[in-house]
Amino acid sequence: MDKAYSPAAIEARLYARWESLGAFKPSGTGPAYSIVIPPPNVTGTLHMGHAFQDTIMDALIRHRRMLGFDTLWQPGTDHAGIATQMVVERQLNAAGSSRRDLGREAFIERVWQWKEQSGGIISNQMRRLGASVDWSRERFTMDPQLSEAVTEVFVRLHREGLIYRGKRLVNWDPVLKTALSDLEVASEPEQGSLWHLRYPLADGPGHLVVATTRPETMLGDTAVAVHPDDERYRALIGRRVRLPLAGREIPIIADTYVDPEFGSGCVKITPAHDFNDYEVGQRHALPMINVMTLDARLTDEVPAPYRGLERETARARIVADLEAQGLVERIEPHQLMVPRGDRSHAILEPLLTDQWFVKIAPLAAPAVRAVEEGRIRFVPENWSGVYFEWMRNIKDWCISRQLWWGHRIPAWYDADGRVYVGRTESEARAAHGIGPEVVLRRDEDVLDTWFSSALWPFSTQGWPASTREMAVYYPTSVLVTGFDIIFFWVARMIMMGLKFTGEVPFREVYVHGLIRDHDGQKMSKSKGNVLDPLDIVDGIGLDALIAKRTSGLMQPQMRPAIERATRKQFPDGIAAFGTDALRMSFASLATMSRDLRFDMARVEGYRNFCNKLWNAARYVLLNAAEDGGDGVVEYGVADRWIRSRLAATLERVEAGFADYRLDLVATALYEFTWHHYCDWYVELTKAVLQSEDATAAQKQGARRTLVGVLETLLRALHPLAPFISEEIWQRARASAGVSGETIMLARYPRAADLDRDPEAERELEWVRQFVLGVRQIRGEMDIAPSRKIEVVLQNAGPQDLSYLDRNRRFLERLAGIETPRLVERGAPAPISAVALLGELEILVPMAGLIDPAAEEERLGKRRRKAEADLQKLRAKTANEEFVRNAPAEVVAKDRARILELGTELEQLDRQASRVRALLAQ
RNA sequence: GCGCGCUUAGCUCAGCGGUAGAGCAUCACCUUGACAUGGUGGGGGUCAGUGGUUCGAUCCCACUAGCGCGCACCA
Repeated sequence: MDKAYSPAAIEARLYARWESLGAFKPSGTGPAYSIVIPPPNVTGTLHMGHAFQDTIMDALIRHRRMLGFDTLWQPGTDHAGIATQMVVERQLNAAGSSRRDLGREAFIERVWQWKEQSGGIISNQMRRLGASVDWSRERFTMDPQLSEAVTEVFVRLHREGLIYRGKRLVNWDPVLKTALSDLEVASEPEQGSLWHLRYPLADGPGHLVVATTRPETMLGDTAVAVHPDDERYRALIGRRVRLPLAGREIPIIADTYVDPEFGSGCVKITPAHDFNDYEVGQRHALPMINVMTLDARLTDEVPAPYRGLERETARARIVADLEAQGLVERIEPHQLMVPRGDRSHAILEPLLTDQWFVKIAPLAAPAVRAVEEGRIRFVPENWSGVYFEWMRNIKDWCISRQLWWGHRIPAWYDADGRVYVGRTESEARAAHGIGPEVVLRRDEDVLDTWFSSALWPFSTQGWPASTREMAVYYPTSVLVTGFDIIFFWVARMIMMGLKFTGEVPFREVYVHGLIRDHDGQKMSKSKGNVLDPLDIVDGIGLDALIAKRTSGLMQPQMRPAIERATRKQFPDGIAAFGTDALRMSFASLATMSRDLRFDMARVEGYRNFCNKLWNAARYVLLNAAEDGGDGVVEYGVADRWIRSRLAATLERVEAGFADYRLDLVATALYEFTWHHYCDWYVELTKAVLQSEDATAAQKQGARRTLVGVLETLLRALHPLAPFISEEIWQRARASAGVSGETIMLARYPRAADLDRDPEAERELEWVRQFVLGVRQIRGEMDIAPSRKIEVVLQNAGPQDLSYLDRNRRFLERLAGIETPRLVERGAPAPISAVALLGELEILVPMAGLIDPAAEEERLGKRRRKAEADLQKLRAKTANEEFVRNAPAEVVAKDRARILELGTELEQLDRQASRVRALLAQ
């Protein structure tokens, strides 16, 4: 083995081997365990969030696979309607063309080309991460069979009256020229104005003042509303005002929607351009006048001077004209929430259009019950509250999009606009008895991308056919996802899954946090703080990193700031840390927090961990090579101890996996590997293996244990660190006496396979405390590590003597001491620095080694600590209520500790007085 | 406005009714035969604040403050 761990040399080779072995396919034995991947955009690239999520899923899948489950990790990609269409349109625009130039057919063809061209990128990136998905089952939301599922769902819902079409006020994106669902609206606070406008009374002198943030919609006003109890306006209710500029008369109505406190207490009502006004309009049967076109210009419904004006221009013109007529009372600054499209970022326009909707309440009710009844469990649990909150207030879902890329709605219209829904045109004709002489025109719209995503857990398994996959892998075991798409995706999958399969789509939802940068900022291209996961795996130079972060910026003026920040944070670029280090880092981030700060220092730490493991393995394999064969094997206390620690570690690992606490899994394995196995056990074996008086059987026991524990540890680590564990396992398996093609398919170790050994733990703890005590003296007294020191033991009890007898070899090696000399209790001993191990006093004679003043200080420090502890415990146990109410073992423990501390203080005082006597000379 | 998080060592985070932990950073010593991507030892915290419950609170409850997120918004 090479001296240093170098991930690049092993990773690609191992992944290719796993894939060619077919190790990612379900094994077909054991109970099923399945996860569907949240499908990334087919033309997208892997970002940190994907890498994090994939790491979690892969760890869960590898763990269950090794436990013998029939494991399926279902991969695939999403057509991502708006996002993908926008990318291709931008390409066309850059080339001086447009989608309209191309026409629908050619444009769609073009998108498919782009999908073929870039669709493999993210899959290959997933391979680099070691994702053990079954590639042979990769699916795409626009595959024929998945499209068939979409049509099937649409037709069935329509037949049941759960999909309907109608003219409704929807969120309209005038740039993309499509309707959006409520979820795709991101409102942001922006600085605007509140215009106070005078509307003259139609039937007499005087006027009303209405306050509005959108004067350009006034031409569509069909009423002015006041609160019914508002004394100021009570008398005016039922009268009329003359709408300025338009000249129409509109009524003054009363509606409790109006807040008398706000503005003037009079609200202009524009039912066709505001959601609240729409409802007021419904209540009062007001006419709706649409004054806005699909690209947000004024329609022919308005007076001639304003027709065709873009909304911003129209606003300026209308305000100017009103001002000219003295109808603007005042304009005040006003902060308002401006609705913008989450993709285009354009200001959305509430617009009356014909759209398709899913009637959601009948679907939501069972979906709420499924979570209430625990058939689906959210982890962490509090996300179910968010889910309930949304589901209780859910509104009908606008599913039609005026795009070209997506699943076209299976509806046809005749010349009179009558609509016929069917799986195909011929089915629609047959169902409605429409002969071939009638010309039908297919609906132009496509479905919201999330409509097909909602079917993903079962459409990927072959639905609507009843397949073996549906029977075995559905419902899936767990959905791993971020909280940002609970509404978009999770809720809709639950509704659709229950509706069409009668089953929940997944039994648990593990909602992980969001990966942020080191400063807690969301990673985004525009902030210039994105990291490419593969740059952490492969490394990247500073210049290349800056180039990556600053190319293709929407706001090029950000460039210098991004460059500066990047130079500061990564002065030397990013080192090649390897996939395993990245994955371990992600696992360690997988706490229950919702914000997860990504810190490169952590990756470096786990890279070092990999190196540590690698070198420990070198040591083990070097020694295992000297295996004495079939001789007698004797396992010593250290061997028993490390097995016992391993058992304890596996208990923590099991608990971590059960609770989706991969951070605890990572920590448990890290601690065991570094602090138990490497720091202590490996060092202890050196005392045996390099000893002349250790027996062959003892050496054999150490060798077997070294390699056996290593092999088990590798299997335990494999779900988090698949590559290094496989690489070492391949080299270690012969020495360990295990067989198998790959660690991937080896059995996952269980705590129950090993025994806890309390006796060995106690004894080795004594050894550790002994060594630590001596080391502390060495460290604080600056005694060279190479220098063997003399040690005198006083007050040794029978237990100490027997421990000492068995472990002398360890103490001499790890503490760097000569064979200890025993002194009777009370007998004279040399003036020494002292370490305490219960009653036992470990004395390091000072002569020529130790500065008495330093030792006095050290003793004083320890004394202060012991004294403080003692005071606290004395006060506690003096409290009668404590003694009466606390559990007996707690009281007993505290009392025992008081005795210990008393002894310790006596010992420290005795030592201190001797040292002081020495100093006084 | 309603709801939900978070606040623990310089930084990033675990923990949790019974003696405050890790990684990184820091200081000192060390090229010791797996590993300097390392070893050994040290320093560092009134667990945001106030009140309550309790024999006992970093932990449970209430309130306050700060930070963050989601939803809904008064035109």
